[in-house]
Amino acid sequence: MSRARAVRRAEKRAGPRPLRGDPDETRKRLVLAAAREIETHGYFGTDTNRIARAAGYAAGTFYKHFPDKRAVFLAVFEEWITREWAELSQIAAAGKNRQQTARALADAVIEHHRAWPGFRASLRALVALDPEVRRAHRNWRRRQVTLLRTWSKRSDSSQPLTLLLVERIADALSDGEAETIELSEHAARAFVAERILELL
Amino acid sequence: MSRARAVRRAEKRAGPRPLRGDPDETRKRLVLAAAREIETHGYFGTDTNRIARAAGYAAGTFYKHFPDKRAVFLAVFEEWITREWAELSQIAAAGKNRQQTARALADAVIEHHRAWPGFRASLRALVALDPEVRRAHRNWRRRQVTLLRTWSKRSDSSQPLTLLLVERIADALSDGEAETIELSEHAARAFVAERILELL
Amino acid sequence: MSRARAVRRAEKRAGPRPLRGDPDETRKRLVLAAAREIETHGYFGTDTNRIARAAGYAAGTFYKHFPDKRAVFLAVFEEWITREWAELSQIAAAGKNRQQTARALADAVIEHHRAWPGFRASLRALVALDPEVRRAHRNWRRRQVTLLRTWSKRSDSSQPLTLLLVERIADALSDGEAETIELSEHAARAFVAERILELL
Amino acid sequence: MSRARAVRRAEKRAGPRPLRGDPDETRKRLVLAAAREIETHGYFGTDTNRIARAAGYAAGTFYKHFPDKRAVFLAVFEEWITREWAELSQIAAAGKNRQQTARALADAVIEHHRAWPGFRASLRALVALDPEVRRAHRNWRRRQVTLLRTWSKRSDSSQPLTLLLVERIADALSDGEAETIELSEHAARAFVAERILELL
DNA sequence: GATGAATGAGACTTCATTCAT
DNA sequence: GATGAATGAAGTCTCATTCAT
Repeated sequence: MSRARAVRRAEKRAGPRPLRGDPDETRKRLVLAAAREIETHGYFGTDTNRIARAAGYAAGTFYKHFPDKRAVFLAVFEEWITREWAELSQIAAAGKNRQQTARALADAVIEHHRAWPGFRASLRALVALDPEVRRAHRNWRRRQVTLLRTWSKRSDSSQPLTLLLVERIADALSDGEAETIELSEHAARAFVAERILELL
Repeated sequence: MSRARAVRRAEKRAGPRPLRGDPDETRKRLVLAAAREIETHGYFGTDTNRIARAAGYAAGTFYKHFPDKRAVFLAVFEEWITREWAELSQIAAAGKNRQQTARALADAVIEHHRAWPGFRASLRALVALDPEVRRAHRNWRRRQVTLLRTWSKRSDSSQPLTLLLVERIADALSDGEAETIELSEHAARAFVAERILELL
Repeated sequence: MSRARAVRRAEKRAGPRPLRGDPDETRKRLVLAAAREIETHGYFGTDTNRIARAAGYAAGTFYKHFPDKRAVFLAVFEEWITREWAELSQIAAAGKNRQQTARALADAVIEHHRAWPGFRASLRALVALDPEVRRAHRNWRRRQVTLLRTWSKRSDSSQPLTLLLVERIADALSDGEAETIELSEHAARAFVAERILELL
Repeated sequence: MSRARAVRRAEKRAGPRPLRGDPDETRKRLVLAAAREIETHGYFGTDTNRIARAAGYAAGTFYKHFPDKRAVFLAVFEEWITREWAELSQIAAAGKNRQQTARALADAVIEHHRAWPGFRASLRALVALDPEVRRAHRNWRRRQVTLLRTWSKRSDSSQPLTLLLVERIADALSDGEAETIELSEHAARAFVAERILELL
């Protein structure tokens, strides 16, 4: 059994030497490759072998860094949303007037979604389908609520509502749904900015 | 093992035989079974064999009535959304005052989503993942926009925006996301009713 | 995702028509093919695809009849041991004198093991490695003890001891270990027959 | 994740460093770790990386000392069986009366098996599955036969038979099979002692 | 002498779909 | 119209082993 396999393996011994290096670097490359693959082909449209290959590694390497396919997705999500909120926090802290800040935040959110429509679609799908992804997503929701509280003292329902609404509109703009229902870019942006303004 | 199988067969024979001969009846049973299966196990959690079996038919029968798995899903969607909008139209036409009508519409939408959280999750996933489902969904969006125009003359961005927002909140209420972000049932319903009121 | 796959599938539509028929027949063929594959290549030396192919079916057919690879193995075991004990019971009931019966039983056991050395080796391995297989094996042990009790009234430790010893010697004869330790065929058979004689 | 990894690393650094420089010492540690791992998780339940880690070394170190996984197993086997027979020889040479000696030998064999049921199970599996292990096992069988000849002049089939039978019963006691077939500890020990007595 | 990141073949399994009866 | 046994492509994941440092 292990016989035949060992023999076949030995025969193939030859080929280009492996990429070696810092595991953190490898992990980053895998996450990046996964983000690109998911963005282009969707979560269910790629497989872990392809992600590894796209990052320049062999299939098995993937599993040295992630327990399963879902785990890279979560890493991509983590990375994506962390970057988004870092940017938003920075804008919020920049000290422009409320009007300008709201507009800048709206633009940032929309751009961030627009750049990754494929990833966003997969995220929506997985939040609906996968309990683990849903859990991670909900955890971020809680963090977002907490963060929003640092922006203003308002503790009515505005903050959580805005969270959902702004994201919904940003997704609609980025995947063409807005266009379908004749919701203009302008009106959508105005709505988003207005909702955000209320929070500041 | 073949014994166990024989037993299972016998049990099935004991159950109510599906009507033979009326294709519409068969189709209806399949759609109903699919709706239940999808609601309980999700679109990717069932398979066409199981749907057929749940409806009381053999695997092959499914494909006499639907070209593929996606097709039943679309039929379930069609059924679900048709029922929803029939109900909404009825409420809108009932001639109560605007306030009451808005409240009734909000309640209806929310109940309709709440009764099918599993189906809604699958729908969101498939709209994100499957071009065909997305197309069907977009077609309904257009019809919804048209319908809304019959409710009021307003032709600003309110109508399409409301379409997205109301649905988003109804989904958040039905799948527990609202709770996660501490968005109260009351505030959510108020928001939905208010948005709808603007349309009337 | 299902897109690309569906397309690729459609392109291949062509080829020899499938074997159809009685599922019990199919199951039997699969068990037979599995027995042969395991005998020749060992349990870990084959895979379910190969077993299916060897039986004349496609890979997926295997899983219509067995939940996993272990399950065919258990079916083969069941079949093998049932046949063995049916034969032994028949000999025991044949009514020859004790001497002759013991000899015939010894011969039957030894032949039965000798015909399937590869299967026996896999069985020993799996009983050691796999809790499920061990469980099934132990259940048979209990049945064997019960059966032996119907042969004679003796209820000392002879019966269980003999069960183990006879099998051990039969295995040693069939896989060459007896030869290694210079245990002659003759002596081995004599020992087995003698132990069995005590039970009658 | 890279954080967790860093923590794990730090923990390891805190542990006792393996000696560097003495290859024999390293080898011994690896064999010992392998014995423990195999006993606990089975041969197929561990991997060489884990064995190395358990011994306090990196994955690659393993292959500086053993050509492959099977090789450590063989080393563990060698170690185990050498110790067993050293002990038996010592008892045999101790010069007690035959009765007492037989009893002591039986106890020693049974204890030796009982202490390593997991290893014994793996050994049985590998003797069945792996030609190389089978070869090594057979070599020991020959040595055992030779050794037994030094204990008594008898050169009939008793010696090789006893070798197989005693071991079989010891294994049945150690892995619970004896209990399953209602073979009492007492009867089993008596049988073993009696067979051994004949050899002295 | 030791490290440890990387390899890569392939086993196991699923399920949407077909078609002979 | 219904049956249901059969299909088969393809994705997920494992682990013994290597080799540049």
